[in-house]
Amino acid sequence: MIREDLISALHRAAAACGAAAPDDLALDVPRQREHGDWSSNLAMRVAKEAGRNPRELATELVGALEAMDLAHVERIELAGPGFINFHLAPTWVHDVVRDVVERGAGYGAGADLAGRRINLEFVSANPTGPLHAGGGRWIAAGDAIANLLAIRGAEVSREYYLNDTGNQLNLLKASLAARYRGEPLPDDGYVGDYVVELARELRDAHGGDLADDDLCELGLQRIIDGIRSDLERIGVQFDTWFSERTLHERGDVAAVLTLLREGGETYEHEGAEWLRTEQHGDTRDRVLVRSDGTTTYLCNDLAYHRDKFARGFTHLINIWGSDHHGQVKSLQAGVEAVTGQVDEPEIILGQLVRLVRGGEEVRLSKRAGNVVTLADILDEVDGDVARMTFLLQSLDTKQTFDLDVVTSQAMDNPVYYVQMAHARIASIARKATDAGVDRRPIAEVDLGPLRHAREVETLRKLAVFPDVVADAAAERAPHKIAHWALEFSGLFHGFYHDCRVLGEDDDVTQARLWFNEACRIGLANALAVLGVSAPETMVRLDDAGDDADGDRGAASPAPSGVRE
RNA sequence: GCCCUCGUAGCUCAGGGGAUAGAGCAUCGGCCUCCGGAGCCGUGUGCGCAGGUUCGAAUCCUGCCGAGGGCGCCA
Repeated sequence: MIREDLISALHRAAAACGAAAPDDLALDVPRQREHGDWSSNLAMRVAKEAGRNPRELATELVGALEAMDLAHVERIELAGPGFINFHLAPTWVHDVVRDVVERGAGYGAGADLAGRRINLEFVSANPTGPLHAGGGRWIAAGDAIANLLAIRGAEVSREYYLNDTGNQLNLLKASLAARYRGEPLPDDGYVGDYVVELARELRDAHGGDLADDDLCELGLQRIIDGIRSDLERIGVQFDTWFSERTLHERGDVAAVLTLLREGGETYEHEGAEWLRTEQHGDTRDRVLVRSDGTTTYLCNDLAYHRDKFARGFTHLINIWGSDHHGQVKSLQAGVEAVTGQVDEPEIILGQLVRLVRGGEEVRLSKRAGNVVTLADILDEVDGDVARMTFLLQSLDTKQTFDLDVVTSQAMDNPVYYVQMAHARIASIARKATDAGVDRRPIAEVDLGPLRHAREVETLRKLAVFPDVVADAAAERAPHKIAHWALEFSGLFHGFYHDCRVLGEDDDVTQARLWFNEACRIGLANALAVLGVSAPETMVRLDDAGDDADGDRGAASPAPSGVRE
């Protein structure tokens, strides 16, 4: 591919000029088209340490590059303070088509994470109630990040940690028992309607004589089933559901305590047992065993993370809401004390979702009826819409999830813009087949006719997809894929508007059929990373009302507006 | 008080050392004998403020202002 060729050429040119090019040599697509197809700041990067004037060095580099007679390169210019700009013949994008088609579903894949066994823990909401709407962000992001890591070669395991013991669960038990027996809720009890409903369901199914423990177990199971159901609806499959109880039952918690005590990492103070986390970078020491003898969340979590390493993972990643950022140092310090592993687990912090309905923020009030669950959202929009909405924004930005916009105006949702592009691509291929126009083997097809500005621009964007994937994976930033998909779809819609595939001269049709196929691959791969379906057809807006259950096939996302 | 994250167009957000800062929505105005108009094209006095580092800062550093979050033997 052209990018690798140019980078390689730059390295050779640098060597020829007596300068060493850095490993992370920048080769970018300039914002201004006049600045060429690709641009490098190599001269400016190395001028200082080489003791050279940037423009002078760049002149020399350009000379060396010109002497290489590089494929597709029409002109190399020195510009501005020392940029080296490559102007390519439009033919370079033809190689992009061939490359994409050849790689197929593997286009965008890489091996930079090969050999890594990564455990990605996300969601992990306490099983004391249904998943909150805001939790959808962690679900969508976690699944997409897992896909990103996998596509770059890592072996990724998605894990859900069930905190099925401890204070929160006791509180659930007390709350459930109170509702079940019609007694007043305990202080700080769970006031949500779901507890009332749960109590009623359990009474209906098992009568009114359940003991508190049984009540709690049955309720817990129902809540977990509900969480699983929500995750299924949004299309996320976890590899492992890890129960905190097993840590206690197997003696893992006791074992980690013994380990730490033997290592001299703990001490007694005011009746509690503390871990010297400050020695490992925390702001202060933390309690492992309370004065009542119970272990803290941190203590249990250390046993948990020790277990993850014991299962053979080489790297651990947790996705947390930013409201937990205060625990990052403590956990990492503790894990270092337990395992010796530094900077583990990696914590991806995401800003919380701000829910807005009717122009007003839906506060996470403890008052019943004010909690918006993920299931509520999925009742109104399909999983693709929810996912795309969550994924469009950087995890660093607190997200405003406007329920009115996402639900009642679902037609404007960017996900349909992207899916429509994919459906159009599929439609063109279908029409070609119906018309008896067969796509000849790409090796026999001259892609020369692909020189329309729409085609070239679309292929330029397609060409950077692997770079975007690599960057998104390294940054744990799935929104970059969402934005690429959006931009790419826009370019394809532009092509579709201005260019026709069928009904043109045969050589044009053949070239464009392959262009179309390359676009399909790129878009499908991007959607696969996002976990959003790539439909062959869309349900027509004007058909949706009276024929929502038509024969369009399961792949067709039903516009949410169909439902009242 | 200390710590973390974030302040970019009317709104929601990209861009996070490179050359003239972008998109969607909204506004206003164009485009349908056409592979599906859920489309295309045009329309923009914006990087919170002040210093600093650099050949170059929206981007990195410091301070201030503003928003959110965190500072438990809760999770």
